[in-house]
Amino acid sequence: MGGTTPNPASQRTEGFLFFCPPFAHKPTIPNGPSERLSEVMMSDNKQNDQYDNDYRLRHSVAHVMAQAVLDRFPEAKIAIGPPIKDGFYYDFDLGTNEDGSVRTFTPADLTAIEARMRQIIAGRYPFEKRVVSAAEARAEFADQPYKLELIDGLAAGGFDEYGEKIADAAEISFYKHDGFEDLCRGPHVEHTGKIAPDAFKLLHTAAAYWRGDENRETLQRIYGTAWKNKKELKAYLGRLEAARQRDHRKLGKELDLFSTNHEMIGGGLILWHPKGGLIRHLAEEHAKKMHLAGGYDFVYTPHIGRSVLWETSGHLDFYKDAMYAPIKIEGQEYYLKPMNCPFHVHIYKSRVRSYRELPIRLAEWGTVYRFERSGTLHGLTRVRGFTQDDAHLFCAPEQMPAEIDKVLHFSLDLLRDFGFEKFELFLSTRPEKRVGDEALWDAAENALLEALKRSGLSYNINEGDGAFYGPKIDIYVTDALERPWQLSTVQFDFNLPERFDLTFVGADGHQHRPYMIHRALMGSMERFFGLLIEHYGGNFPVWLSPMQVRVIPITDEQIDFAYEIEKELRAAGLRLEVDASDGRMNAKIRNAQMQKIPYMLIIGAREAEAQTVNVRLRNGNRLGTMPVSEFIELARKAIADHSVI
RNA sequence: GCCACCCUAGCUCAGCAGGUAGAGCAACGCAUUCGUAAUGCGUCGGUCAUCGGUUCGAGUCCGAUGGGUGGCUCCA
Repeated sequence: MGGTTPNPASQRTEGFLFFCPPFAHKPTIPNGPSERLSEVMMSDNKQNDQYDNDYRLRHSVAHVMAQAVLDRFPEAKIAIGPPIKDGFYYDFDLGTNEDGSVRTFTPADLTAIEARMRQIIAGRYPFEKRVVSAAEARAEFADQPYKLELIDGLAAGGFDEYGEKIADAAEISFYKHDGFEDLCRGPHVEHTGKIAPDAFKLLHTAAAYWRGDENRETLQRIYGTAWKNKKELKAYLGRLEAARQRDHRKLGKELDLFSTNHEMIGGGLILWHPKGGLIRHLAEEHAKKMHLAGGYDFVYTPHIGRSVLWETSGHLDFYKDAMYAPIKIEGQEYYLKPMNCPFHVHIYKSRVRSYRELPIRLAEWGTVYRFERSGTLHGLTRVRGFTQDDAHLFCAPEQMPAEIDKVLHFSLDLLRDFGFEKFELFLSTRPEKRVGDEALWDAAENALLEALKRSGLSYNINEGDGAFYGPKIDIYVTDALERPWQLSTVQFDFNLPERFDLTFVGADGHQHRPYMIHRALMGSMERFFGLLIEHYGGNFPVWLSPMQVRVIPITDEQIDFAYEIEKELRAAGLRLEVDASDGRMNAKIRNAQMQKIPYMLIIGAREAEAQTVNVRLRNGNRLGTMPVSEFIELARKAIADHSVI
């Protein structure tokens, strides 16, 4: 999966651009070929052969699949069928059944379609391109309404329906193989025989809206994956399985970390169990220490606020759909907070501010609630109630570059402390619709860009992808399975200081408007926890492991010694427990290992005699026998280093 | 919310063609005291998600509801 990057544009769909850290961004887990080919790949890596080959292959398989579908469902209307990361899909309108219900694919259909595809592949039919006029194209697809709509879009001048120019696609072309011809930009493989019959697989079906618009027709989508050869397909399916094995929902249950209860509590609301709670506590403790050292002040704000607050902030104008209905108290309406910023703004506003006290950095582990459609909820990563490591920076304009620098480094340092090494940064610049004058945008974009350059890390620029209230930098981390997760966001805000009329008194004695920056680094604690679980596969680094050591006496004879060790280790600050059950040693080891406890201290007669412990790691390695003091040193070092073992 | 699939003991799952519920693990009890991933035996535990329908009879078939899982703005 090298060279892939998430597409920050997908954030647009989240509906949380309004002063919002990207808590809700779904991890692009390779559990389906649903990830789009990133814009970076599309634009920058055109010469990349691997990319090009994958594109041709998957696009070609999509055509073959469409043909197979039409063979089985001659009445089907075909929509679009692009290659995507790791695979492809194709959307179809199968019409309705006799009873008027929407016709859909069954698992049996998929099997039959796959079989038919192999026949087509065996035919070694060449893919032939021809360029046609719009009129010809319309005649050709007279009974394909979706294609006609696409042709209309192309005929309008090579622009798509968003008014964006389609790259090198002024002409209308068809690609034909065997009896199937599709409106298509290409390119394709030379002939269907180039597709390895044992290296593709139809994975699942889904409903999708025509052009992603839920007001338009519902289409039936088939997702598939396709690779150069069987080996690569197997490797891909293996990656899917590996991802399933470390799914945070599975591990959350197995390790007793958290749960949800839709019936009694509600979807997207997380119950942190003691072990998960401890991990969160440790993570927060560490981050909070860093914040204090980094010049942040902690504040606490309420969960609800009067409607006038949200009217002033603009949330009720721009964000109401994601907010819970108001609570009426004494004739006043109060809203559950979807963000912390208006409260922090009011702390700033609570008295006159002088340039001498800037920058002011207000931080809060603020719990917010946002409405998410039920179908989009997912474990810890897509929830309705979550806690952000939120902060708002208020500074004088001339302080801004240094603040951006600082917050960027702060974020990277923090994330490195949690074991993340690979980052990708994205700068999103001014969109068409925006507030704030051009000078502000110039200064802010420039400050962000300069900070990115100084960071020495690679970054991408998404022109026009900023929020209407300011540009931003997003940081993605790459986890152990090379999957990108959007975590940190640093966002300029030209809007709230205006709306709340924020000021400070400058050295000149006059009132000035401060700059305001929103930032969340871990994003939401829930989502971050989900990432930690998956990144480590439950094998948390020692400093974060809820249980660090399990002492395993081989027989009852060693239990007293085990408790002596427990006392000593506890005094040294380690979290541990003695397994004094009457199971056999092998069973005790197995239990400890399944709980992913980093250290097992096996003590039998020999160890008790010599006052030593025999150290086994959760990965099966044995460190041998050592005095307790030596083990304590070893464990302390692992904790201080934040190492995994 | 939309589409598909799924919902059987705390967990993971059997239950293939409708005849009235099973296993392993966990928990609990008893025995066992054992050198690096499961000691043995026993006990407890389920109105088969809920409601309705078909049937002499429904975990099994049909429908509705609730919940879960995978997808749902990738542009020909």
